[in-house]
Amino acid sequence: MDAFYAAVELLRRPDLKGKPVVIGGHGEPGVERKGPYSGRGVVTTATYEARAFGIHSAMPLHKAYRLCPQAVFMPTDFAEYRRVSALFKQCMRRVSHFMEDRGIDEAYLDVTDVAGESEDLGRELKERVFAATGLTCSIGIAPNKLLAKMASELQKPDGLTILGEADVPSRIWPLEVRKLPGVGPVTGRRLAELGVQTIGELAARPLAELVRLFGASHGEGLHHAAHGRDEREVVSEREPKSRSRETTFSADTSDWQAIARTIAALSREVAQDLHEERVRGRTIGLKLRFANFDTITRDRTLAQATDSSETIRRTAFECLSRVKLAQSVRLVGVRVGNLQKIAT
DNA sequence: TCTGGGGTCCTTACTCTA
DNA sequence: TCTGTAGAGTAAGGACCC
Repeated sequence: MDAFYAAVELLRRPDLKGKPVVIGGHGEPGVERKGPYSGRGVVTTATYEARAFGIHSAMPLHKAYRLCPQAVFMPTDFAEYRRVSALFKQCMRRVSHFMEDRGIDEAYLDVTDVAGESEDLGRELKERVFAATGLTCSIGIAPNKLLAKMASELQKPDGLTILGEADVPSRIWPLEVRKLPGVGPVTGRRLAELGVQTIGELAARPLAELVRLFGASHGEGLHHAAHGRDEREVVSEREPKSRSRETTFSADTSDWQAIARTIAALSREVAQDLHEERVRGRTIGLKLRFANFDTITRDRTLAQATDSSETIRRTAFECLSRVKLAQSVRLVGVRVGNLQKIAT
């Protein structure tokens, strides 16, 4: 979906169309924020008009405000995004049941066995999504998931791009290596140090060299990806592995009571999520981020899976007791992993 | 000067057991 | 009894993605 959160907000505020709009942080759903942004949130989505000012996702909101004070700032409203997300995924499942959910605003569809020209399927799907949601999307059609995703990025917004293996040298190789899924800031920096700027330059490196530098798994992955090769299946059913809740304090705190209260509240929220999904977990984890952004985790695996907020809280406190609180705390999180379905 | 929240997967280290 | 080794499970951290 194109600039998904911002696009959803514009549906209920059509008067904002054409203006720079920045989504992020907490607040009353659907209500813009007046004045400078004082919270600790980051930008989740910005409209193309806001991006023209240099605003991009993951940027602190107050920095976005400095760059463009006249922008409209709206809080995130995940309940609403999830509702619209379900609508476009419904459209996709009508084309094929082999749909792999990849988060709130994208998904893969295996149309190998669907009759008809894929370009027609793509066009039809875009029309159906627009009819159901009023929103545009960008579709990539290719022989594997990696190329389909990259194809969908080639033309945005409202694009439809078909990419074959033969197009890789002309259309993929000139791109910056950071455009390759799986190459993040760290790998991107390391590749730059090796003089690799484009995907084509990465593809030209021998497999053995990449394996030596990045290890067998990552090295092979980079090599295959740079050549547009990807054997991963479209996975339509996936069991959750973990559930977590975390929160950043509005100001760093050393107040043990405040930290304890927050851990208790997060434990209740996670337990609630587990109940709703009818799962229990055996591994309880605590996450702490300190004022200097150092982040640590402590885990504890129980003999039996649990969904009890009391057990989760008690185990999280046990994890907390193993940490020396030498500086003030910025964030706490509670996680339950090792999930298993409750037998019915 | 700052850096959210919810996930997955991978690597490495360590411990226990056979 | 000592030493080596392999595998499973656990723990911690890190990279990456939406």
